[in-house]
Amino acid sequence: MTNRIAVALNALADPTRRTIFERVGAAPGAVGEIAAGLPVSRPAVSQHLKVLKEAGLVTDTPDGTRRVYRLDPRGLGALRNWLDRFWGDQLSAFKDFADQQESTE
Amino acid sequence: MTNRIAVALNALADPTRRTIFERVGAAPGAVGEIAAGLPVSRPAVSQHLKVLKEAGLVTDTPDGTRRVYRLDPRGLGALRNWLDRFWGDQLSAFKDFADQQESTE
DNA sequence: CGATTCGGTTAGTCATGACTTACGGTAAGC
DNA sequence: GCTTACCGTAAGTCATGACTAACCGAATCG
Repeated sequence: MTNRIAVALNALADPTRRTIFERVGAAPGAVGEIAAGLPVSRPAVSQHLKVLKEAGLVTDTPDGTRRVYRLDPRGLGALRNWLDRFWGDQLSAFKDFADQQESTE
Repeated sequence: MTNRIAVALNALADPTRRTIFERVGAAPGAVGEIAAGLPVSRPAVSQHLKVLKEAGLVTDTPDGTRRVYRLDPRGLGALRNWLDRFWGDQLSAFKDFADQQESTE
Protein backbone atom coordinates (compact mmCIF):
# COMPACT_ATOMS: atom_id res chain seq x y z
CA MET A 1 0.00 0.00 0.00
CA THR A 2 2.74 2.40 0.94
CA ASN A 3 4.89 0.60 -1.57
CA ARG A 4 2.80 1.99 -4.40
CA ILE A 5 3.55 5.45 -3.04
CA ALA A 6 7.23 4.63 -2.84
CA VAL A 7 7.58 3.62 -6.48
CA ALA A 8 5.42 6.51 -7.67
CA LEU A 9 7.41 9.15 -5.79
CA ASN A 10 10.67 7.55 -6.84
CA ALA A 11 9.53 7.58 -10.46
CA LEU A 12 8.57 11.26 -10.41
CA ALA A 13 11.73 12.32 -8.60
CA ASP A 14 13.95 12.07 -11.69
CA PRO A 15 13.87 15.28 -13.82
CA THR A 16 14.04 13.50 -17.16
CA ARG A 17 11.34 11.08 -16.13
CA ARG A 18 9.17 13.93 -14.88
CA THR A 19 9.55 15.69 -18.24
CA ILE A 20 8.47 12.51 -20.01
CA PHE A 21 5.54 12.17 -17.63
CA GLU A 22 4.47 15.75 -18.33
CA ARG A 23 4.72 15.19 -22.07
CA VAL A 24 2.53 12.12 -21.85
CA GLY A 25 0.10 14.09 -19.72
CA ALA A 26 -0.07 16.90 -22.26
CA ALA A 27 -0.66 14.47 -25.14
CA PRO A 28 -0.45 10.66 -25.42
CA GLY A 29 2.10 9.46 -27.96
CA ALA A 30 4.61 6.85 -29.06
CA VAL A 31 8.10 6.45 -27.66
CA GLY A 32 9.81 8.05 -30.66
CA GLU A 33 7.55 11.07 -30.53
CA ILE A 34 8.17 11.51 -26.82
CA ALA A 35 11.93 11.09 -27.21
CA ALA A 36 12.12 13.64 -30.05
CA GLY A 37 13.52 16.89 -28.70
CA LEU A 38 14.64 15.41 -25.41
CA PRO A 39 18.36 15.59 -24.59
CA VAL A 40 18.55 11.83 -24.01
CA SER A 41 18.51 8.82 -26.31
CA ARG A 42 15.42 6.84 -27.21
CA PRO A 43 16.45 3.75 -25.19
CA ALA A 44 16.75 6.00 -22.16
CA VAL A 45 13.18 7.16 -22.70
CA SER A 46 12.12 3.54 -23.03
CA GLN A 47 13.69 2.71 -19.69
CA HIS A 48 12.03 5.69 -18.05
CA LEU A 49 8.65 4.71 -19.46
CA LYS A 50 9.13 1.24 -18.03
CA VAL A 51 9.67 2.71 -14.58
CA LEU A 52 6.65 5.00 -14.95
CA LYS A 53 4.55 2.05 -16.07
CA GLU A 54 5.59 -0.13 -13.13
CA ALA A 55 4.73 2.81 -10.88
CA GLY A 56 1.18 2.84 -12.23
CA LEU A 57 1.63 6.32 -13.67
CA VAL A 58 1.31 5.45 -17.38
CA THR A 59 -0.15 2.68 -19.53
CA ASP A 60 0.92 1.50 -22.97
CA THR A 61 -1.18 0.37 -25.91
CA PRO A 62 0.33 -1.46 -28.93
CA ASP A 63 -0.43 0.21 -32.26
CA GLY A 64 1.37 -1.58 -35.07
CA THR A 65 5.09 -1.29 -34.49
CA ARG A 66 4.43 1.73 -32.35
CA ARG A 67 3.45 1.81 -28.72
CA VAL A 68 1.27 4.61 -27.42
CA TYR A 69 1.68 5.77 -23.84
CA ARG A 70 -0.94 7.66 -21.85
CA LEU A 71 -1.51 8.63 -18.22
CA ASP A 72 -2.73 6.05 -15.72
CA PRO A 73 -5.19 7.38 -13.13
CA ARG A 74 -4.30 4.72 -10.56
CA GLY A 75 -0.85 5.98 -9.58
CA LEU A 76 -2.07 9.56 -9.78
CA GLY A 77 -4.96 8.84 -7.44
CA ALA A 78 -2.79 6.96 -4.97
CA LEU A 79 -0.44 9.92 -4.73
CA ARG A 80 -3.31 12.33 -4.22
CA ASN A 81 -4.74 10.26 -1.39
CA TRP A 82 -1.36 9.95 0.27
CA LEU A 83 -0.79 13.69 0.09
CA ASP A 84 -4.27 14.46 1.42
CA ARG A 85 -3.53 12.39 4.50
CA PHE A 86 -0.66 14.69 5.36
CA TRP A 87 -2.76 17.67 4.49
CA GLY A 88 -5.13 16.66 7.27
CA ASP A 89 -2.23 16.05 9.63
CA GLN A 90 -0.88 19.47 8.82
CA LEU A 91 -4.18 21.20 9.53
CA SER A 92 -4.74 19.51 12.88
CA ALA A 93 -1.13 20.09 13.85
CA PHE A 94 -1.42 23.74 12.97
CA LYS A 95 -4.58 23.95 15.04
CA ASP A 96 -2.79 22.48 18.05
CA PHE A 97 0.06 24.89 17.50
CA ALA A 98 -2.28 27.86 17.26
CA ASP A 99 -4.13 26.83 20.41
CA GLN A 100 -0.88 26.50 22.29
CA GLN A 101 0.33 29.89 21.09
CA GLU A 102 -2.90 31.44 22.21
CA SER A 103 -2.75 29.88 25.66
CA THR A 104 0.83 31.04 26.30
CA GLU A 105 0.63 34.63 25.12
CA MET B 1 7.92 27.37 -9.95
CA THR B 2 8.49 23.89 -11.23
CA ASN B 3 11.71 23.94 -9.26
CA ARG B 4 9.75 23.85 -6.02
CA ILE B 5 8.06 20.70 -7.27
CA ALA B 6 11.40 19.21 -8.23
CA VAL B 7 12.97 19.61 -4.80
CA ALA B 8 9.80 18.44 -3.03
CA LEU B 9 9.47 15.27 -5.09
CA ASN B 10 13.17 14.60 -4.79
CA ALA B 11 12.96 15.02 -1.02
CA LEU B 12 10.05 12.60 -0.66
CA ALA B 13 11.59 10.01 -2.98
CA ASP B 14 14.06 8.72 -0.40
CA PRO B 15 12.55 6.03 1.88
CA THR B 16 14.35 7.15 5.03
CA ARG B 17 13.43 10.76 4.40
CA ARG B 18 9.83 9.79 3.76
CA THR B 19 9.73 7.93 7.09
CA ILE B 20 11.07 11.01 8.84
CA PHE B 21 8.50 13.15 7.06
CA GLU B 22 5.71 10.83 8.15
CA ARG B 23 6.93 10.90 11.76
CA VAL B 24 6.94 14.68 11.77
CA GLY B 25 3.47 14.62 10.26
CA ALA B 26 2.19 12.29 12.97
CA ALA B 27 3.70 14.40 15.74
CA PRO B 28 6.13 17.35 15.75
CA GLY B 29 9.33 16.68 17.68
CA ALA B 30 13.02 17.27 18.12
CA VAL B 31 15.75 15.66 16.06
CA GLY B 32 16.76 13.18 18.74
CA GLU B 33 13.20 12.03 19.24
CA ILE B 34 12.72 11.55 15.52
CA ALA B 35 16.00 9.70 15.16
CA ALA B 36 15.20 7.34 18.04
CA GLY B 37 14.17 3.96 16.65
CA LEU B 38 15.31 4.73 13.15
CA PRO B 39 17.96 2.47 11.61
CA VAL B 40 20.19 5.45 10.76
CA SER B 41 22.37 7.74 12.84
CA ARG B 42 21.29 11.09 14.17
CA PRO B 43 23.49 13.12 11.81
CA ALA B 44 21.79 11.33 8.93
CA VAL B 45 18.41 12.45 10.24
CA SER B 46 19.76 15.96 10.55
CA GLN B 47 20.85 15.93 6.91
CA HIS B 48 17.47 14.60 5.82
CA LEU B 49 15.65 17.27 7.79
CA LYS B 50 17.78 19.89 6.08
CA VAL B 51 16.68 18.60 2.69
CA LEU B 52 13.03 18.50 3.78
CA LYS B 53 13.32 22.04 5.11
CA GLU B 54 14.84 23.38 1.90
CA ALA B 55 12.03 21.65 0.03
CA GLY B 56 9.46 23.60 2.05
CA LEU B 57 8.07 20.44 3.58
CA VAL B 58 9.02 21.07 7.23
CA THR B 59 9.90 24.03 9.44
CA ASP B 60 12.06 24.15 12.56
CA THR B 61 11.64 26.10 15.75
CA PRO B 62 14.46 26.52 18.30
CA ASP B 63 13.54 25.39 21.80
CA GLY B 64 16.52 25.65 24.13
CA THR B 65 19.19 23.30 22.88
CA ARG B 66 16.51 21.36 21.07
CA ARG B 67 14.98 22.09 17.72
CA VAL B 68 11.39 21.14 17.02
CA TYR B 69 10.35 20.19 13.50
CA ARG B 70 6.80 20.33 12.16
CA LEU B 71 5.11 20.09 8.78
CA ASP B 72 5.18 23.06 6.40
CA PRO B 73 1.96 23.56 4.42
CA ARG B 74 3.74 25.36 1.55
CA GLY B 75 5.53 22.40 0.01
CA LEU B 76 2.53 20.21 0.67
CA GLY B 77 0.21 22.63 -1.12
CA ALA B 78 2.55 23.04 -4.08
CA LEU B 79 2.65 19.29 -4.57
CA ARG B 80 -1.12 19.06 -4.39
CA ASN B 81 -1.60 21.73 -7.01
CA TRP B 82 0.93 20.13 -9.31
CA LEU B 83 -0.78 16.75 -9.00
CA ASP B 84 -4.21 18.23 -9.59
CA ARG B 85 -3.01 19.68 -12.90
CA PHE B 86 -2.28 16.18 -14.13
CA TRP B 87 -5.52 14.97 -12.69
CA GLY B 88 -7.30 17.33 -15.06
CA ASP B 89 -5.10 16.22 -17.94
CA GLN B 90 -5.89 12.63 -17.11
CA LEU B 91 -9.63 13.20 -17.10
CA SER B 92 -9.69 15.03 -20.43
CA ALA B 93 -7.38 12.45 -21.96
CA PHE B 94 -9.61 9.66 -20.74
CA LYS B 95 -12.60 11.42 -22.21
CA ASP B 96 -10.89 11.66 -25.61
CA PHE B 97 -9.93 8.00 -25.36
CA ALA B 98 -13.49 6.99 -24.49
CA ASP B 99 -14.90 9.02 -27.36
CA GLN B 100 -12.49 7.42 -29.76
CA GLN B 101 -13.31 3.95 -28.51
CA GLU B 102 -16.97 4.65 -28.94
CA SER B 103 -16.56 5.90 -32.50
CA THR B 104 -14.54 2.85 -33.59
CA GLU B 105 -16.60 0.06 -32.10
C1' DC C 1 32.53 28.79 35.53
C1' DG C 2 33.05 23.38 33.85
C1' DA C 3 30.18 19.56 32.36
C1' DT C 4 26.48 17.89 29.71
C1' DT C 5 23.15 17.66 26.24
C1' DC C 6 21.54 18.56 21.81
C1' DG C 7 22.18 19.32 17.07
C1' DG C 8 24.40 20.93 12.62
C1' DT C 9 28.67 20.31 9.58
C1' DT C 10 32.68 17.98 7.22
C1' DA C 11 35.27 14.34 5.02
C1' DG C 12 35.28 10.26 3.02
C1' DT C 13 33.23 5.68 1.58
C1' DC C 14 30.11 3.03 -1.03
C1' DA C 15 25.91 1.71 -3.45
C1' DT C 16 22.25 3.07 -6.53
C1' DG C 17 20.69 4.36 -10.87
C1' DA C 18 20.76 7.25 -15.23
C1' DC C 19 22.82 7.02 -19.53
C1' DT C 20 24.89 5.28 -24.11
C1' DT C 21 26.06 1.79 -27.42
C1' DA C 22 25.00 -2.43 -29.43
C1' DC C 23 21.81 -5.92 -30.16
C1' DG C 24 17.40 -8.71 -31.02
C1' DG C 25 12.53 -8.96 -32.10
C1' DT C 26 8.12 -7.73 -34.22
C1' DA C 27 4.91 -5.47 -37.45
C1' DA C 28 4.15 -2.84 -41.79
C1' DG C 29 5.73 -1.75 -46.89
C1' DC C 30 8.00 -2.95 -51.24
C1' DG D 1 10.41 -13.36 -49.42
C1' DC D 2 13.62 -8.74 -48.02
C1' DT D 3 13.84 -4.37 -46.11
C1' DT D 4 12.61 -0.72 -43.14
C1' DA D 5 10.56 1.47 -38.87
C1' DC D 6 9.82 1.20 -34.24
C1' DC D 7 10.76 -0.40 -29.81
C1' DG D 8 12.55 -3.12 -25.70
C1' DT D 9 16.75 -5.26 -23.53
C1' DA D 10 21.78 -6.15 -21.99
C1' DA D 11 26.19 -4.71 -20.68
C1' DG D 12 29.10 -1.40 -19.08
C1' DT D 13 30.46 3.43 -17.51
C1' DC D 14 30.07 7.21 -14.51
C1' DA D 15 27.99 10.65 -11.43
C1' DT D 16 24.89 11.50 -7.63
C1' DG D 17 23.72 11.07 -2.99
C1' DA D 18 22.93 8.40 1.47
C1' DC D 19 25.51 7.10 5.26
C1' DT D 20 28.99 6.95 9.27
C1' DA D 21 32.59 8.79 12.19
C1' DA D 22 34.64 12.74 14.00
C1' DC D 23 34.31 17.41 15.06
C1' DC D 24 32.49 21.92 16.67
C1' DG D 25 29.15 25.40 18.41
C1' DA D 26 25.36 26.71 21.49
C1' DA D 27 22.19 26.45 25.34
C1' DT D 28 21.12 24.46 30.00
C1' DC D 29 22.28 22.77 34.64
C1' DG D 30 25.22 21.86 38.66
